[in-house]
Amino acid sequence: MDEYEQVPPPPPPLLPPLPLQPSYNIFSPISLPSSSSSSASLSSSLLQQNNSLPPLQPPTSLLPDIDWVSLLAGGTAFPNHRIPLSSSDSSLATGESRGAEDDKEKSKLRKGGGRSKKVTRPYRFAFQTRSVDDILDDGYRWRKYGQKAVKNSAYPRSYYRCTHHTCNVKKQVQRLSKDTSIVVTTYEGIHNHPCEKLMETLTPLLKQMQFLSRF
DNA sequence: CGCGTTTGACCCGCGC
DNA sequence: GCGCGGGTCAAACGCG
Repeated sequence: MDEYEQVPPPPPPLLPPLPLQPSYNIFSPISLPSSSSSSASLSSSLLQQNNSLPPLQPPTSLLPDIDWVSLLAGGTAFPNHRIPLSSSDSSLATGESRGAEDDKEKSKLRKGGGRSKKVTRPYRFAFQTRSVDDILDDGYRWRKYGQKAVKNSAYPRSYYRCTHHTCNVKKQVQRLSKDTSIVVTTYEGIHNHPCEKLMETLTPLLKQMQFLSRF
């Protein structure tokens, strides 16, 4: 198989950071260009979009249009912000389009990174936050696997992967050089497991609600 | 000791 | 074909 087939739509985009910590503010999700041919163009387009943003307002809104029911059910939190990626996106494969077998195959074939085949990324989802911290607590556990200097930026881009064994979700975190208070986070792939931290947070509340609802 | 981070090397796609 | 930039690997290291 030389290429992955076009991923049929539905799997929802990634869950955005949940408001577990009030130390950051979330802006509107960024629509990623579906026709971008490389992640480099993605990055530059992100920056361009940031450049065209209106002056940052004192952030008042948090998560836009969150479907919490779907979110808790493992679905999307942003039903209106699905961003399918085209098959012309030639860089790494993530999410459901790449499995453990492919990882093994790739590790056999080569040492180090890079992409071996044309693949389709099911979804990529980016948004900006204003935060002093680069790492947002979105309820999932991430392991950093790389960091690269970004051209025309004083700040490096960090690469993270979900630590869940069967989950191939990745995210990139980069601080804007033009406005160092803004962090751009790009998620790739779809979590195939529940958000442990979210469940930890909500379980006591749900139990309490159930208890109170009996009266 | 397990888990996460750091960091240099490697690989790939793309533009020229 | 070559160089560049981006993405990934994996050994070494740090920390609790």
